[in-house]
Amino acid sequence: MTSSEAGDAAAAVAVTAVPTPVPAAAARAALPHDDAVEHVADVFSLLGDPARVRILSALLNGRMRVRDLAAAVGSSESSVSHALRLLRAHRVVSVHRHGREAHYEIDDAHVRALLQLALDHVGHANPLHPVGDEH
Amino acid sequence: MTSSEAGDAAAAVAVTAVPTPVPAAAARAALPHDDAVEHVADVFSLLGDPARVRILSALLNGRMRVRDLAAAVGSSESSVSHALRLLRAHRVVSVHRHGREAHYEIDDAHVRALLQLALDHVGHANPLHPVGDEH
DNA sequence: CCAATATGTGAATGGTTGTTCATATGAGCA
DNA sequence: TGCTCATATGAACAACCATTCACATATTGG
Repeated sequence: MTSSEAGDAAAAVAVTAVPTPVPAAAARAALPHDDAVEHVADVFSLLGDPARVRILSALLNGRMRVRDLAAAVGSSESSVSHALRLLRAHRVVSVHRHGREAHYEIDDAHVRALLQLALDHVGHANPLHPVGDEH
Repeated sequence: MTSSEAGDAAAAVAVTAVPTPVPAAAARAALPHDDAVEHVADVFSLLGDPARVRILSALLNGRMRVRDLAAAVGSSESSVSHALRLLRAHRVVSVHRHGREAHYEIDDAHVRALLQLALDHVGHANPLHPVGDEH
């Protein structure tokens, strides 16, 4: 029953269901607070780099050492270490030390959810327990 | 070296339930393809700017004119226009022309979902019909 | 047609960012 | 104790990016 487009032409300021542009004041009032905006953009920014997407995608399957992480994603160990430092500073990953090794894992459920949703959207072939391996 | 235990470790790649670091080869095989990674990072990158987050947050409530959008988010019209151009190039928003006005709206369900999920995570006060505290 | 309005765009710019190279720390091993 | 592996870090450099300013395009009203 959504075909009724007439009638509410006068009182259509409140709820938007018709092609009526939202006025500036209403949109401004509905905007998230600056803190929220800043934080959201910050998180998205962290996910906005292919190298970090690869690192976090690898970490979706479990904790990994820096060395293996670098080998898996095809970046230098230094580059990966820098990336992990950034992610750690933002509490996206956490590290557990075992001797001279450092095991990293994703420590932010929100980031994990966002990444998984995005990967789902593009139809990835990611998880470890999926269809039988090739060859 | 390192073949002392890494060799048979690959044979035990069945199910991960113990704090065993994921080996590099397994993680590499489970990585999304380069195209997917690039695209995902691209989308996140678009959402990684506070100005664009504000613009898209405003557009969550419905289509808007450039002018009102600028007023709502507190940026210059030129800046908003540049941002919309970028978002349009990536098919995130679409535009409908009405005379000299341009009505923009979100045209990417995936981006909308990602943004809404992120805003939910930070506890925004965004939607037009939100908290029932008022009435 | 002219003026005003609404939006689009190009160049310049100041700031940010990711990578590399070199080196440092620090734990295990012979 | 020295030596090597695993990771961390700092400086530097190039690439990218968002904003501003000035101007262009296009449409409506008088």
